[in-house]
Amino acid sequence: MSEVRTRFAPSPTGFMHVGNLRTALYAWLLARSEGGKFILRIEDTDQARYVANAVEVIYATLKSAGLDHDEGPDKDGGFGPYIQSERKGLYREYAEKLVNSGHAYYCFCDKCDEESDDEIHEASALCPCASLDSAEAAARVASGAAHVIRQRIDRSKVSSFTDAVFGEIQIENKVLDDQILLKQDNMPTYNFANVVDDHLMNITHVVRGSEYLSSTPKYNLLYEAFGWEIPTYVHLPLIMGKDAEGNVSKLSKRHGSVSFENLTAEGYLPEAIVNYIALLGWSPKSDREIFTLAELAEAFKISGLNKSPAVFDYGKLRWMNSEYIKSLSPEKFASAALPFAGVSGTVLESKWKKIAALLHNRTEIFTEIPEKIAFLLNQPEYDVELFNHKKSKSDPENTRQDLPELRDRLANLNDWDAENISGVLSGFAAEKEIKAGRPMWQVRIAVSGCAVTPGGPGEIMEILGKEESLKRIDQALKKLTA
RNA sequence: GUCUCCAUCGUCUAGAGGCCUAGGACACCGGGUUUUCAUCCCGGCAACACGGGUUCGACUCCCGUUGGAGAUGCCA
Repeated sequence: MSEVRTRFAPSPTGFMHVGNLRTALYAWLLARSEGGKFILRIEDTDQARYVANAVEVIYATLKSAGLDHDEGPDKDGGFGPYIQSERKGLYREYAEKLVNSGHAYYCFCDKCDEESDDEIHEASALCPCASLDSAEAAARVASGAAHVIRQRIDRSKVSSFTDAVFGEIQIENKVLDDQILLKQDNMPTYNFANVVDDHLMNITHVVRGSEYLSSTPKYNLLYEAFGWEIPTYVHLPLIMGKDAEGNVSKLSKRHGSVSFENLTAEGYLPEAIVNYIALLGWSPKSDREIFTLAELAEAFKISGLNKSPAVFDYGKLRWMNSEYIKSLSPEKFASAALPFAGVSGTVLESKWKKIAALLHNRTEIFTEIPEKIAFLLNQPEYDVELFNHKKSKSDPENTRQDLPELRDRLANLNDWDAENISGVLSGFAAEKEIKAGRPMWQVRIAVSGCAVTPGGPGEIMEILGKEESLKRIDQALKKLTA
């Protein structure tokens, strides 16, 4: 058995859709789990869609996802070039072979225009050019007539193939169109370039989304026309999105962030994204959910692939992200979260390590950090009603009574740290024979103005500093006596 | 419209005829721990789309219905 070779063949669009990334992941996983090779090929046959730096985005994404390739534009493995626009001449050559063998023909029809779609489709399947005299057609091409090359499909037959995931699939050729192989601009269509390149690059397993399932017979007809061996197909279930109305369709922008870049910019960790999408359509057949890439490669099996579409669940991604965040070391968390915190250039910058420690297991995604710590920079407006807290028996009235003494005791505290501050508060409670929670709540509201804060009053005041803390308590007192 | 595929909790899934009074996870709801919140722990809610077969026995096999998705581009 020859070596397994899989490929990831993205089109340089400037962003990496998570569905695409998952395809890359499975192709990579398959190659790695079999000790094979993973090839990166850039499919830039659509010149109208050219986007600057798009290839860089692909490299960057693959790198941060941890999917290393063995061959690619930047890593020659002897099957290059790995960028389709650089292979342009090849496709025409192969397409003409097909014309000569009768498996394809020149077509001189006008380009379809979008408006009259339906009629044109009919026409393309029964293109009159299919029956043109071949010598005459060749002459027209030689004279420079604009043309495309279409695949000639024997519509009397039935095609069948076996997919590694979906099993046996049968399609009658009569529903297949004479698809275009080579465009008027001399560039191949995706379908054609794919077949040629996959063969030339010795790809053994074609891993792609199941949206290609019904066009696969066209590919196979091409392989057969060339006399090439058909690769193993591994069609993947689609990734769906659910909209506000509950309608499910292919995951797209309307469902939320769908590109790897957007997701990481939103504060999701690459590892969490990869782990999450690995489980969207594939199961390790165990209850385990957290996997490193290496562990995934070890556990991966085609038989674990699912057939039915999977809905992308941002909530679960969030949870997975929080799991990854919690597993970060305190230092790692602090440095990874810093860019999202918005503390640079503020008084909080020097205290970031302490703040980060409080944030660590309260963070699901990094983007929620700024709002969690906003009160540290500016005391928010709050209602005195906030001093009400049933469990600790705190209310505005007893707060107004307790706060002055609490303030004095805090003012007299020399070593201003969380532990000592808490000591003052609980000492006060002990003396007065009240619940410790009461002064804790009273003071926390006074200095934060928030019912929910990362950390308790001790930690908050340590970060705020003595001066600012006392100032906020004074303001609270003013509020309460007003 | 036509073709293809799919069908277990709201979501991701386990289940390859008896192990299923269907397991796990997210979400949700309770309870405990905690100075708030969170973490953590414990518990709960919740599904085999429907109808026929096959079989001693069907979530698992077959057929149909219904529902959903995808394809039908000189996009990939």
